Amino acid sequence: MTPWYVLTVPMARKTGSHSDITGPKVREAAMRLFTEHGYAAVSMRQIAADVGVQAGALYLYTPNKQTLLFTLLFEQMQGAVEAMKAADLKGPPEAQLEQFVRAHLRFHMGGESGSFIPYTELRNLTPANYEKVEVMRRIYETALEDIVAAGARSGVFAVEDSKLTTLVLISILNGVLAWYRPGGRVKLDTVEAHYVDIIGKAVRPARVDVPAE
Amino acid sequence: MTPWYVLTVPMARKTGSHSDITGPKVREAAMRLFTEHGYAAVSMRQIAADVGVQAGALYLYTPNKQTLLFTLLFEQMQGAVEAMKAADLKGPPEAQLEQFVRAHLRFHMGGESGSFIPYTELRNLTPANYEKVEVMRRIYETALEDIVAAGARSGVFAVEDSKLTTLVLISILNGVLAWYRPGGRVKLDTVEAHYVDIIGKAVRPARVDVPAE
DNA sequence: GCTTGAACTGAACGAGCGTTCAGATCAGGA
DNA sequence: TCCTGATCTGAACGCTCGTTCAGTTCAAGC
Repeated sequence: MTPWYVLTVPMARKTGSHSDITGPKVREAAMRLFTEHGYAAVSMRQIAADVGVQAGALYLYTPNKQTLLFTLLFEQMQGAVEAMKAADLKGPPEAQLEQFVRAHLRFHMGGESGSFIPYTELRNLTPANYEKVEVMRRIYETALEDIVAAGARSGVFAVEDSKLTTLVLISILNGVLAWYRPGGRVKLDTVEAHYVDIIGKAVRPARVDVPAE
Repeated sequence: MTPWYVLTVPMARKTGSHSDITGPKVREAAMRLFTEHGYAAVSMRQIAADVGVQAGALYLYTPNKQTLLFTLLFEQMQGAVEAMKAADLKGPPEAQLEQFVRAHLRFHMGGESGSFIPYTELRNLTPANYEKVEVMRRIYETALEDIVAAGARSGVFAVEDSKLTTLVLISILNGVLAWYRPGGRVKLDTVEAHYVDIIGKAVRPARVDVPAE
């Protein structure tokens, strides 16, 4: 029997807690915190606190912190590729580019979660993990490059270097998370329209000014 | 004995004096490492090792790690504002925009150091330090916004929301460091030409297709 | 040659890190 | 009702972190 003067503060498991609930919670918390503060600046204890659990419990859902980041990044990249394939790009390059832009923005900005981990965090992956994510990224960016190259060939795009232009387009598309906040002043539809407009114009030949008479 | 009225400016050690060597070295190492790996992922010991001293010696040149980041970011932002003012923007909005784009890219990508700390690292500043850097950033971005707004007013730019467009332009400009590497395949001049072209087209009205006869 | 002081070392500090694990808890099957 | 196993706690582990500081080094100035 524990004497009255010993403070026994028991408690281990919360009633009603299940892995089906905590698992996703861990992933969401990690995603949000990594996005906001960066991988290196976020501790496992912070993630745990956000979930409402002790740090040790996280290891029921991930073997370690690195794998947590890897899984999130890989699945995100995989999701982007799938979203792009599901968009079923067709028609002339101009139309395909518009579809790609819309699919990209909707996938990356559309979820209720509203956040996705910037590609800057790729630098925090081990080389082996980086390589796996890179494979997915290559597939994704090659799809865009093919559209750009096709447009350049047919002449509807004024593009000298398809590879360079693709890099710039990707950086423009991803740059959206430098300023866009879901629920903010600007609606997603507006963003989409803006980027379709800007990227379309950027890639097409310049306007020919009609000389004044 | 030196008379009281003579200002004795203590001379820096000449041979063997390292403070005027180590000082800049610390800043360069910190800048490079923060840029490459991010503030949180870089330890003072790593910076020291890069410089070639022990960690304790760094504190002769900075009161702490936070101040090191703050100083670098603040001076960088200050430099951008000065570079923009030195560019002496004039002429019609189109010309001013081109000058701004060129000045921005040359300042941020041009140095031999070749690196600059991405604005993402602003999140690692204390609120007080963040506010100081933010003041500079506001000056810089307002200058761009004024150009965009002037162009929109005069009708040379097809821009609905000057504030939104400015944000997008800034993100496009900064996006360059997602892929550009000094000394890489693409030369700075090419990048400059590309961005002047893309941003110019993005902001001007769309091309009016001449119907085929 | 001696003194001075700037530049730096090397060892230490408490705090926090990622990770492990024995033990506590409790829903649900037997 | 009891047992089992999934779920989680709480306390540790060795390590690295930012930072401090007494002591060492040595060129410069007298």
